[in-house]
Amino acid sequence: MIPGMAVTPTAPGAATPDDRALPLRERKRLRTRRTLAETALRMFTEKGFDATTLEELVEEAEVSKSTFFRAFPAKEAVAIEAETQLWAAYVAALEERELSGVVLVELRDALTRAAVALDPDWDRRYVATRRLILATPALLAYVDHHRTGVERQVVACLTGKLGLDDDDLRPQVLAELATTAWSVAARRWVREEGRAGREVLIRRLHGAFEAVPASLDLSASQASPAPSASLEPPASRA
Amino acid sequence: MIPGMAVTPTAPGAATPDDRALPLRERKRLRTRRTLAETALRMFTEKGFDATTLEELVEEAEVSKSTFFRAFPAKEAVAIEAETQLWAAYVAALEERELSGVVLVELRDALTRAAVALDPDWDRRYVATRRLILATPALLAYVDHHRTGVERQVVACLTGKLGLDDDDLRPQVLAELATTAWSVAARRWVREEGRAGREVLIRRLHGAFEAVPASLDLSASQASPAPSASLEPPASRA
DNA sequence: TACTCAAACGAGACTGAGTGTCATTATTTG
DNA sequence: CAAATAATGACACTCAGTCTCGTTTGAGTA
Repeated sequence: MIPGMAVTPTAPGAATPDDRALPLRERKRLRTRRTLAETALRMFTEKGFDATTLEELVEEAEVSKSTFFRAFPAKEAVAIEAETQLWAAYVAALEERELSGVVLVELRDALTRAAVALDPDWDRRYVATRRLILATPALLAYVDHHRTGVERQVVACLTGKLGLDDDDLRPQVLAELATTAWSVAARRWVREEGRAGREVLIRRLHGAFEAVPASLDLSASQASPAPSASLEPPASRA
Repeated sequence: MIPGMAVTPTAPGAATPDDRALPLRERKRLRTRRTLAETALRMFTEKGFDATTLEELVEEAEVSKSTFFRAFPAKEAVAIEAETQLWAAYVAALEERELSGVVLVELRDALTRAAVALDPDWDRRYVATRRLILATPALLAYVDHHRTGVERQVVACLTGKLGLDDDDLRPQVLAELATTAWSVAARRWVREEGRAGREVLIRRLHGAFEAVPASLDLSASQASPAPSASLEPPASRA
């Protein structure tokens, strides 16, 4: 590939850099995986997730059903590759670093690092994926489960690194706050078609994280007026 | 049908009061539902969820597959009836009351009211259900999704009642904190076979809610020493 | 280059969940 | 008691996901 012509020449998924370093087998594996994910995203978007059978998909991608299930555990999984990549990077970013200071900030930064490290094409795929998910109950269920799985990993990581008790609810709460902050930030970003660049997404993410502490103090009387994280709680924390 | 020989005395699952007020059709519907849930919980516990086919289940419960799917949307659903009942009661308890004061407290109280209102047999079924869930990946995924659905309803309810913006992350955060508090409280309770009564469960629940605000301040240095969090106040508790 | 071993692949049979149709039966209502 | 209505059971069908097995293909070695 000539470094100058960065854009994909419209071939179904085969137009990726394919890290030359890896053994040939691995490269093929990855290419098959990418082709499947790309084909799936296109077909599901065009025809709908339910209306597209697995058989149609594997025929279009020119692999067998067996191969599909060696690459993905379920039909749903191939549709949410972009999600999967993000959260895998998040968990990896968290695990590879030592913890110091406020944990919620650590989570925010791990998520930030994960987001900036994703390949340039990720933006487009993520937006399309989110759209698809919102229109497809089966995918909604699948991402719910996937998200919970990520949170479990984060909890395990935190519990381990901090030497906490298994019944401690704090890592659980923090893990959920982090994913929720992402959800809220990403929702608006996706709504704007991701026209705004990834920096905007990350800025929104940080904004969401800052708004989290104020959530606890939401009460019925002063409800709508205070959407920003301005006021500090009366007697909340030690 | 001889009117004299009333309802099956010791038939599997028919031994419930059957609110006399309801129209006959509704009573039958409910009885079928209960029978299915009870039979399912027993068979799944004995043979395993995956190893029990739907056909075996409906044969044992003496209904057709059609009837099953009119009562439950999926095989998974019949296994988690106890969960479903709890969360339905929770949402109902929240919706039927006006909000005043700190929302997190409102959620805690709605959950408390829901828990105390459940039928006496619920304890046993819930414990068995949780055990089954933990041993069954498919059910784990299903409850994850179910829980998220409940949170969505809570968010919608709060957003509506408080007149909040759709992008406000606060109701989302609060909804998740509530379900998390329950999860943590219930986990230990279930581990002890629910030998302790429901009051204990509720006391644990309140303890978990109280520990939530401190979660935000968890940091790497003062990590393990200060678990004012999950461990409930030793012996003395109001 | 040839040869071997292991891993990935394709083909196809098979299981079981979930859906749709329709005739039959049970409950409600007038 | 009769007509309208709703639930039921039987059955055929689709399709995701699993399993088996024979074939291909890349990796390591002589």
